[in-house]
Amino acid sequence: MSKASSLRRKATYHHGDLEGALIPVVRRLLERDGVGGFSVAEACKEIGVSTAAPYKHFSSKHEILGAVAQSGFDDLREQMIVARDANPDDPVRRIAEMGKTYVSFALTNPGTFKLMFGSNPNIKQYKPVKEHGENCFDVLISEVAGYLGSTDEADDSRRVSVLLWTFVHGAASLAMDQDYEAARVAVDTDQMIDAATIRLLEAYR
Amino acid sequence: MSKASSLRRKATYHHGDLEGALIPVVRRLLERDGVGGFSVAEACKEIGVSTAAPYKHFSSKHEILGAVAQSGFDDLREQMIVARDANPDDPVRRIAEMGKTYVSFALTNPGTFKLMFGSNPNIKQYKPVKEHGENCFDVLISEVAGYLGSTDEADDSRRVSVLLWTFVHGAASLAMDQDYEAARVAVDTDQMIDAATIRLLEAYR
DNA sequence: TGTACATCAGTGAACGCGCGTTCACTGATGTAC
DNA sequence: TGTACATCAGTGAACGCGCGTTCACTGATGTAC
Repeated sequence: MSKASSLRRKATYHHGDLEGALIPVVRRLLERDGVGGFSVAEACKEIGVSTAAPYKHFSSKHEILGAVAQSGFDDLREQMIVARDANPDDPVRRIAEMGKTYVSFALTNPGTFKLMFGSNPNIKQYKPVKEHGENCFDVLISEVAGYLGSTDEADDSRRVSVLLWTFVHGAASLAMDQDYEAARVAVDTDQMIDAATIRLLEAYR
Repeated sequence: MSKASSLRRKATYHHGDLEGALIPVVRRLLERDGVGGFSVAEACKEIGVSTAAPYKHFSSKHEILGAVAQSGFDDLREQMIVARDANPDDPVRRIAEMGKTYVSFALTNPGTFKLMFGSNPNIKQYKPVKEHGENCFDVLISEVAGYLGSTDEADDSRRVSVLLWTFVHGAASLAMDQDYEAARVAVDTDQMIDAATIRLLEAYR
């Protein structure tokens, strides 16, 4: 039986692909209730499965969230690559667009984003999660190294990448949590990222 | 009876200053367990008071956390002012030192910091909390306005302040949650803040 | 100075609730023969 | 092709737990007279 039809089929004893179904449902609940408000029981109710069922696939709630964070990093990386490739000519622009995409991902998936980058629960203790996070960062490094004319492994590439990441991560966090209200000005993060990218790229030149 | 002696006195029916004692205890628990892991009951046990006692002073857990966030903003503001005043001569340095203090506050009080700037629970719905947050930002604006030779209310001052805030907030968040590990370079946030401050201050000149 | 009383800040027991996880179980599936 | 059986992915009831909040209450305090 195909995966699609097994998902469509209801009223069967076996779910068919609970592991695969769980991740998007958890993502949705994370967006609705936040990491703190998420419960395994709620996810099970949504899927229509007993609360014990997930433990056939994951050893703990913690591990479920690890898998979800991993899927988040995959999505983020994919979106960054799409943004990068949409701007073939201007290298600064390519980097800036990746930053805007990062912020846009955070605003669209704040619950998942906080899980991915927060430390409660500490999901990075799982090696695969850590690796998927590093893969995201590597997309940025490559681009910066290309711009600087150095290699991915050069410390300069890494340091400039860290500067840029720091800025866009700050923008994502502050925008996500409505903290910019304290500034009492209109904040245009896209425009800020353009301005900051140009200036920070010079830092270790 | 003086406040100090009433705090020292044990085995009394009335605590004496539960409201005042609660905030630092909650701060400490927030650092130990994070916002999500904090419970009113735990704070009461620490203080040696029944779990119902705080409800004589606050209407809900939410409101307790509001008061705690407020005290966090007060501390942060004070520390920023100290950092600023320690560097009377160089205006760029003054601004950079405030940024370093911001990061240092976050690393020393990550639980409180996340409460202050996070949106779960949404503490900014309380006007006084919001105001104390704005007061923090105003310390930065004043300094930036001075540097730019404009007024506190000028949009340029606010926009440049927002750029700087964005950077240091990103540094605070990523350092706090060990996210910089993904970069696989040594990250020196103080040095980064020096570099970024110089360059971002130029942005709207 | 002494007493009556209102007010206040506590108590401790209880409430209803939802949680993560375990358990013995069972129905469905795929495979060996 | 049909049957026996091992394996797997579910069930549903239960566990112990800690939570925020309410309640009727009571001891301590300060004040009016």
